Amino acid sequence: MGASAPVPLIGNPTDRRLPKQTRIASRTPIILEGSSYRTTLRILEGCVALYQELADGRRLILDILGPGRILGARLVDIRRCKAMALAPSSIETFAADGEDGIIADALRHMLFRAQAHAVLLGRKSAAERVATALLDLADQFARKSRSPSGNSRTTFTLHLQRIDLADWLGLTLETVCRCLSAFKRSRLIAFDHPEIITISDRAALEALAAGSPLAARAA
Amino acid sequence: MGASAPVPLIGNPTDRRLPKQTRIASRTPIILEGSSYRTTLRILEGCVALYQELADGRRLILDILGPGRILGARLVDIRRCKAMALAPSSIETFAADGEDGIIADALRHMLFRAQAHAVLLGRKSAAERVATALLDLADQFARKSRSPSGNSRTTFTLHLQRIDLADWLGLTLETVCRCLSAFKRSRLIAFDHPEIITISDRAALEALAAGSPLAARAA
DNA sequence: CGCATTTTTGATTCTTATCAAGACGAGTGG
DNA sequence: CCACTCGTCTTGATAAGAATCAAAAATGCG
Repeated sequence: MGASAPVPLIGNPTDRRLPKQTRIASRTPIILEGSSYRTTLRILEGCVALYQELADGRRLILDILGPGRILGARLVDIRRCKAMALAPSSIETFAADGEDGIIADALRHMLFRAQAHAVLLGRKSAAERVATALLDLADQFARKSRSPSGNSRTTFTLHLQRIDLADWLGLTLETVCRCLSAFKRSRLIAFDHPEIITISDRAALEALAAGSPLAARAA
Repeated sequence: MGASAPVPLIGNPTDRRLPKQTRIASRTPIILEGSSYRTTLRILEGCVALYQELADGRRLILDILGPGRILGARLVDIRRCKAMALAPSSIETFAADGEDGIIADALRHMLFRAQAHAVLLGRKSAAERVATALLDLADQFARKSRSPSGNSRTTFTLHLQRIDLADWLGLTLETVCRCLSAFKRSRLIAFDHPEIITISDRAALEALAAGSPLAARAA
């Protein structure tokens, strides 16, 4: 998973009118800053993190975007925000001219997610944050395969590394690790490989995410 | 500062086409939930908090809105958000029909603020959060009166109580108190009355808000 | 003037961060 | 093919920052 070469330029001055597809490697930064006002980008496959950094390097991931989500100068503060692919991704660039409705909807969606995330950051415990994150990622990235027994287990690829989860959730990677391990011990989730997560007890995870007390039973 | 009587209804079914002004007392909730999609509300005077609550009562104030800011179903998630006046306020209700541009700009402004606030909540220390908040509130609410000495001191009414600041910044009211007291001891700010704040050393406060180390010198 | 609310300060606890070390897995070169 | 290395993940020990608990001081209101 080595960070790959340079940076694919999005929305260069010579805007093309037709949609243009690009593939980007994992861990590649996506340049938003130079892009024109109209240039917009749609994620077709993969996973992209939108983030901001403080002067001293502290980082907060504002949102994790999966397929279907869009990004661009009309949607984020490109002076302050950066973006990076967290998985091999495929994106489409287009000039959002007449699409005010689409932009407005995406803007609203982004805002609602940002507000929910603010509640998470400001008022939820570490365990609640991690539980919430897992459910959100399952929604965005799970291929919903139910096991033969009819028992609904959701499995998904966690494109985020522990440090990414930490930077998204306002925690440290160690705390994220401990929460995931605790969930695993409590059989809320399961994983052998650290990036393939199965949600085994969605109801309990949802209760936890919503702020229920949580009976911590050690293994 | 007693919480006042009932709740002024905004955007009742019988929408009027003409802008309508309302005065609301301090600490009065503003009902967003029932309002129609088009009904929008502009703050003319005063101060309004937009917030969300968790099931167990934990509260996070998402934004503090001063004069000029707008609010409504097209701008916030009215299923989850509540609003409350924090000062005697005057608001104008109108049907935002043709005003897509205004709505989009307000939406973008709201999103940019939400994202900056997420960074604050996720990655800043208590002191940094309080410093950032004071600067933001000064921008929104200060009547910029420079003292005769040419020394630029900004004074403003802190419409928020300590608990409101805490709920905005993801802290407790005691921590907010301690930060304010520390700033006062360090002569970054001054106040005799807890709601009238003077910024005495804006540069230092800005440095702190941006994340500089801060030499804590006790009194 | 007295009561209720809000603010301030102090003592203590708790959660999470920090520091440190080892485990695991993937890729590389001998 | 195996030893080695690098990056990530996990776990443990300790420290720090903020929360909680508690009580007193201001402040505002009736």
